[in-house]
Amino acid sequence: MLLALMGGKALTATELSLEAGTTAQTASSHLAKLVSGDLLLVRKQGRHKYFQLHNYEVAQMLEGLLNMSANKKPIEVPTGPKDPSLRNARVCYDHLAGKIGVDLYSSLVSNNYLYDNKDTALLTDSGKQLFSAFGVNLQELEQKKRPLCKACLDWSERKSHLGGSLGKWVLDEILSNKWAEREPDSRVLRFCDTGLNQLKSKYKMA
Amino acid sequence: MLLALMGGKALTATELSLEAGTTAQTASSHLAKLVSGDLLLVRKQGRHKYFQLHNYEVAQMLEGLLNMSANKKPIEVPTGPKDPSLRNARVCYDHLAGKIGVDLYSSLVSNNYLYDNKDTALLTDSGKQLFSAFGVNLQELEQKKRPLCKACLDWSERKSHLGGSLGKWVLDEILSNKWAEREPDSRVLRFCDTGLNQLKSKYKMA
DNA sequence: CCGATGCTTCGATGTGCATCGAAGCATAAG
DNA sequence: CTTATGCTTCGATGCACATCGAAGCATCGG
Repeated sequence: MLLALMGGKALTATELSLEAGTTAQTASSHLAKLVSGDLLLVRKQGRHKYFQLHNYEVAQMLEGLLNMSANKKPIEVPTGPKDPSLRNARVCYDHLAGKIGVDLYSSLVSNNYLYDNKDTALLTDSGKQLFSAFGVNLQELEQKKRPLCKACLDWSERKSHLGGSLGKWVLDEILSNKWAEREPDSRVLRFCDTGLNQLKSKYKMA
Repeated sequence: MLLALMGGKALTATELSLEAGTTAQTASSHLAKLVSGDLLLVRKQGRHKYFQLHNYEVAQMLEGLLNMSANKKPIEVPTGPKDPSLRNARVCYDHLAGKIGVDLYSSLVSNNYLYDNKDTALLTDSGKQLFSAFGVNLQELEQKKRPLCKACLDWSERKSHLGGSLGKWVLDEILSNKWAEREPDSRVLRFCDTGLNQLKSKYKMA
């Protein structure tokens, strides 16, 4: 299971139990031990529990163990839907998900606009400046019950994308600018070329 | 036991069993497994068996594991005699042992005069040049049954010092030059200051 | 509200494995 | 030679722990 998590993705308990070739009960007890031993951390999302390696040290330790053992390759676990367009960009409730959403999130983090702490996400000072300059009324959003930023675990990518009221604002902007449009009866978001470029330049995505 | 071996010293099975707090039998079975799993390697020396970590990868792997565990410090196992002069320099059969012997050996290796392969030691080409220039008749020594060079595990330091006929030659030279003299009824070698300096400069010891 | 899904807790079962006593073998020391 | 030391093999014992069925709880979807 740890091997499967070496891919960097967060996986559910059931996925991990299948990977390990055991029942869900067995996997559950092992995962509980791994969590209590601070090797893994959990993100509970609805009825799912997503597990991921606790930090870089754990990965490093496993790396060392893998070096010793015979089969050296980490395992790639296929996740999410097969439909490529659904994997690429889609709506998660009211915010952007899929590969593009994850890319956006990691850009915000690497450009120091967003502080990522696994479960939570916080706007940095320069992040607040950025979105204020975009015309976002941060004070108004912060007064609501709903958190401004949320690290939401992406279904297909298994990494964080941006949720919360700010995530909603981003998606609203994408739709109102016609950078992308929703497919009817589907969660798929279809970006047009110019729209995608606009998004990328606006958020300094690689 | 692995933790105890992280100090870099080679330890005997009994020492390791004491360290682990088990009987000799238990330790023996564990050590056999560790050896067959290529985590450790053994050097049999008389009735003793000296164990040490197999290579750098193992140490790295353990390092990673230690990072995770609570007590982070490798253990120092006291070895050999308490008498400081005995630890510093002594005779091992007919060659130099103790701290100075180990230092000499590692100098030869780091200056590329000697090729160290854990159990065995071989003179490199430049090593052959060096000792030939010192007046050693290598061809004569190589014809004897006894190996020219031997990596002999040091009792107190638990690292290699130089044995074999070349090791004997080195000690003979030390004694004939009066760089050191043997204490009566003891294996202690007592170097004089100038003698030690001569030795160090001759073999480019740090 | 109901069924389905995801996960956990409880309890029982079996086995793998560490542990050690006793005996055996090799080497060293006297 | 004999005795002591270091290590291993064999065999018996017992515990720890993985495993899974069954039941329970929470969440989702209709």
